[in-house]
Amino acid sequence: MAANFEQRREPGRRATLKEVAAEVGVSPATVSNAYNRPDQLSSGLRERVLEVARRLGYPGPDPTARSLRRGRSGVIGVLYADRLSYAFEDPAAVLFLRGISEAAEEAGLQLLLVTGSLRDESDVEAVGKAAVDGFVVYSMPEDDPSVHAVIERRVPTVLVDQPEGMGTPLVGIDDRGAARAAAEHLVSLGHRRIGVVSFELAREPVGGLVGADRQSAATFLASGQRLRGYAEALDPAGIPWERVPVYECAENVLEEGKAAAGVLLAPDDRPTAILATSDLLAFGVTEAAEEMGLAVPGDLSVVGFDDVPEAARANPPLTTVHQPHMEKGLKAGRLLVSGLRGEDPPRTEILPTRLVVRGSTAPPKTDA
Amino acid sequence: MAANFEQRREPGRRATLKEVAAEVGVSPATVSNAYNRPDQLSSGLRERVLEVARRLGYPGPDPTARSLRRGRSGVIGVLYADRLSYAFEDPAAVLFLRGISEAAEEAGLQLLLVTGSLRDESDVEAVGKAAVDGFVVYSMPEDDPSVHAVIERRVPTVLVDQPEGMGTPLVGIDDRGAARAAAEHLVSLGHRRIGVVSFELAREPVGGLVGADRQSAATFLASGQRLRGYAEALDPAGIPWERVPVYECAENVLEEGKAAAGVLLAPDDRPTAILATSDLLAFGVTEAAEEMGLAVPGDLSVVGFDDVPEAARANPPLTTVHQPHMEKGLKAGRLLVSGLRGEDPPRTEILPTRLVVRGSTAPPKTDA
DNA sequence: CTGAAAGCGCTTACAG
DNA sequence: CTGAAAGCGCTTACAG
Repeated sequence: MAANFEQRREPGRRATLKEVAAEVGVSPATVSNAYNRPDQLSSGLRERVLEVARRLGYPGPDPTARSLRRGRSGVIGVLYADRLSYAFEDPAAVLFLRGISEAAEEAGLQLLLVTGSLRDESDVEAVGKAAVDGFVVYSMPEDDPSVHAVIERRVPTVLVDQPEGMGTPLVGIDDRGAARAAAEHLVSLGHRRIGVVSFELAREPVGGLVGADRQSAATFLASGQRLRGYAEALDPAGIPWERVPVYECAENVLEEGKAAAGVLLAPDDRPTAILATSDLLAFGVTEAAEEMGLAVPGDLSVVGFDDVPEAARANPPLTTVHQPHMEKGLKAGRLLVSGLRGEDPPRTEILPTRLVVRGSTAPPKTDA
Repeated sequence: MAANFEQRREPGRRATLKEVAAEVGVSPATVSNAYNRPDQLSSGLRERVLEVARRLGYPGPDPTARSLRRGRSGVIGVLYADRLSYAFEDPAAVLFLRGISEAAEEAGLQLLLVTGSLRDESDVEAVGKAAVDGFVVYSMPEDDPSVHAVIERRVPTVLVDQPEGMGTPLVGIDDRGAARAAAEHLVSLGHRRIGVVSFELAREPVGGLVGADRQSAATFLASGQRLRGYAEALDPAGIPWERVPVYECAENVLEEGKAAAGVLLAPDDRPTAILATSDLLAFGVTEAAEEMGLAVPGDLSVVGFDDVPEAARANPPLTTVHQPHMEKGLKAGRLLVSGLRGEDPPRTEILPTRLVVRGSTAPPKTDA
């Protein structure tokens, strides 16, 4: 390919604004004006400049140089943990990014995807390398060095699903309350033996059953808070949280949910219900259950979290906590835009959630 | 927000590399080396530099300045028509971008989303403003000024689902052949009255029934080729293409498919089958049919194109043309990366498709 | 309506 | 192991 691109270039390299200016016989300022301030020069001269630019193969002012000079890039960065492709894998993330991209478009900004350092220390660099005017930080562990790096950059930033306290606008939901409602639903159906499947609790996730220590050390706000919410519903119902098995998945993907179910559903006194901190994990649990010959909800009730579009279409339709992913993205994006404009947006926006009861939950078969 | 960010800044602005250098008492080159070439200075000095940087709130070398100086940004741009959020709306696009993002990650590059000028002339600027090292151009109309702008930039570029001939690597499928297979399937089932629902044929889509002129003027490669493929199957079967109603949707969304079905299914001699150029449109057709009291496939057979994940889960499961969206993205991304490295990647990669027959097609009820 | 000058913040040979 | 110098490509007051 190099060969081809070289071929199409003027010997060696592209024309610059200065060269166009020289060819036309005007100053660089005038060429710059031809592109950026058409009213600053006669339309005849402007035509001449543009014509020469065309002839020389000058594609217009270099965006990087322009950004450096102007002090802004017209790009907003979205930082999230995990692989870059996660933005296109988790349906909840897809919706969230759809919202952000709408806000970006409204403001005429471009969108840069940046990944954090969940798995690889070296990824911290990504934040430093991102030429953006501001960041939306999406559901990162609070101790992630990338988050710190963003704050260090001192650019407008909006945190999403993160703890408060960095003096930065925040968009989120009441994870704890929503989780409590999910657990209360199971309790009210009569379930007493309940298992929990969670996505990552912190960087370097464990992948297996985890005890109280690990749980209370959770740095992923969403998982930590959701576990607390579950506990707040189960403890008062006489289901001691210490005896509730909690499986931490290494990643928020269906396969991990299956693996978790494999462990949780193995013992003789298997749970009659499982609380999953995401729909993706819940789908995995359901799949595993069916492969084990357990009917959902007949033998096992499953509750998810997120209400991704697939939840309603699943078989059985998934009982889950609805949260407005797209609106979250839209709000976060607009807050960032407003920050970029130098306005002072609201500190914190907590969006509403609601439990959506569908076909994946029912009273337990035997009240053993 | 401004207020807050200002507060956290050193009075007025961030520290620069030069200021760190001055404070430490070394040259800017040494500070630069502390970040970029740790082996070029004693670890003691490096520590000192980093410590001062921390104290001064210097977040490391400015990415824009670094890009300008180095001549590369570490970012690849993905250009597509439509709104920015389209990347997170069409499941086929989501899969495609997942593939690209994997390739980007492999190479340690970041991903910038850039939209073309399908609906708004002013969007051409987006390409000029994008500080990227190369572009993947995804399914744009061949006459789109943005595509031209990309070529003008003279940076490594990979075209996807576009016509050949710009001297640039290309990734695509055999749209015509795949569409032919879809139409042949309906013919072999015995259908004689067939309608077609297509997404945009060109910029400024029509939104309504379109004749031969508009069809042959299609600048969206995929739609033009797919219509040709349909024609190639129907004509020889004694179903004259001129009499096949073709509805052009204004956008590739479910709602437009419904609107199209509303028109196509209205007449007395309504079609017994509909060919849609995307699954999204096919879903709309199915939905409209059901609302009209027509059973799929009993009263109406529907064939899609894309085989998005939802196609298999739909009710009834959708007969459609499978194409490897994610692989397309991965291939395109890797070709671009290889171009960025100065290698000479293969010119053209045509990926395989196959017709997947599911429950949305059946023989027509009456062979009227 | 046009130009000369300064400078955005950095990196890279090169010389020592 | 460290520094002086040049320059990446542009835009913006400012002066005329």
